[in-house]
Amino acid sequence: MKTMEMAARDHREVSSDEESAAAGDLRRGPWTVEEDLLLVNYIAEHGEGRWNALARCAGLKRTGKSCRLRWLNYLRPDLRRGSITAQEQLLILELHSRWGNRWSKIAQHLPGRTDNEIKNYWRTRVQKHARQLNCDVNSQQFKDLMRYLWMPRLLERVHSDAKHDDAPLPLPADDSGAASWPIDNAIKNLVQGDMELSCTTAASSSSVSTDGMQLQLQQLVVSQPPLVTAAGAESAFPGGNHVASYSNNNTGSMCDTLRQPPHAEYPAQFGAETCWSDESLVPGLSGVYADMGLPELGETMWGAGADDLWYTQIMGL
DNA sequence: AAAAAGCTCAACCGCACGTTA
DNA sequence: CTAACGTGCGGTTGAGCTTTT
Repeated sequence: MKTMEMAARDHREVSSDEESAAAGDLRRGPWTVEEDLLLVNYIAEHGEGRWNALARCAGLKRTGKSCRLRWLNYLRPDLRRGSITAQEQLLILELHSRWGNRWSKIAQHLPGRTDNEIKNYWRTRVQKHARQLNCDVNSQQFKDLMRYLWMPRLLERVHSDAKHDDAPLPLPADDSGAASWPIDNAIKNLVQGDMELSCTTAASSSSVSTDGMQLQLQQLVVSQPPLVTAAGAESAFPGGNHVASYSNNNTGSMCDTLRQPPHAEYPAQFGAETCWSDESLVPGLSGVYADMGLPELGETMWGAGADDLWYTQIMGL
């Protein structure tokens, strides 16, 4: 095994990316199957890291940077494929509200997802919606929109998926043979405030039932103090009173932080009546949206379809 | 059917930071 | 201390695909 010093010496023997690029002896653009094989085989034999030396030794006419990116974002065997699930969307929204554009940090809590993937998701889906709503994606208005309506709505989607035995993530067995869910544990860590614990570590902790997951997701949303007062949320988004009606069907506990009494006038489109009494509590958000005359959940939270119609209706666009 | 517009995502770029000689 | 270099991160681009007109 080479020492750090030897590794550093190796590094110095390799010309910089810029020099090589200037010399015109490096490939750029999409990777070929042959290049992928070279990279995968080399890493399987020698491990990853020291990317410039790796590129040279593997016979790849690529920069070390390019090799690293290709491996981390595409070739790594533990990558998850497919669209971002409701749970993952929920986590992304929550973590982004805490950390902003810290994509790599956010990605650490979504096993199998890359920072690039999450960044692309945010830019193409979330920012698109912000643009359509004519507000800045970093504005308080948009953050309130996410926290008070879109996140509870995603929660409902997660609930719906679980009901249909449609858990989109695999349930790898832990040492005890019980199924555990990395995302589930990541959420648990978040709820417990252990933000730095990696998902890899979390995945080996005790398993959590689907009901438990539901509770944790709900706690994830309600455990955070509101970013603004109820009045602020309502001014940002007049439907907040309806979201506040959400109850935890499994445990009977209420989402207290979302049940702030209204102290702002609601636009006429939502009527003068508000629903703050316990009698108005409904089992899930579908009922709430039904009360509002809104469409059922769309195929995806951010995809085209019912949800677009949903927020367009709400925003009076 | 064809052109235009919109969308997705792999890949690149530039910068900051850490390490080493 | 400083220059050189590798690594990692966030921002950006553009080719290819899909949808709309």
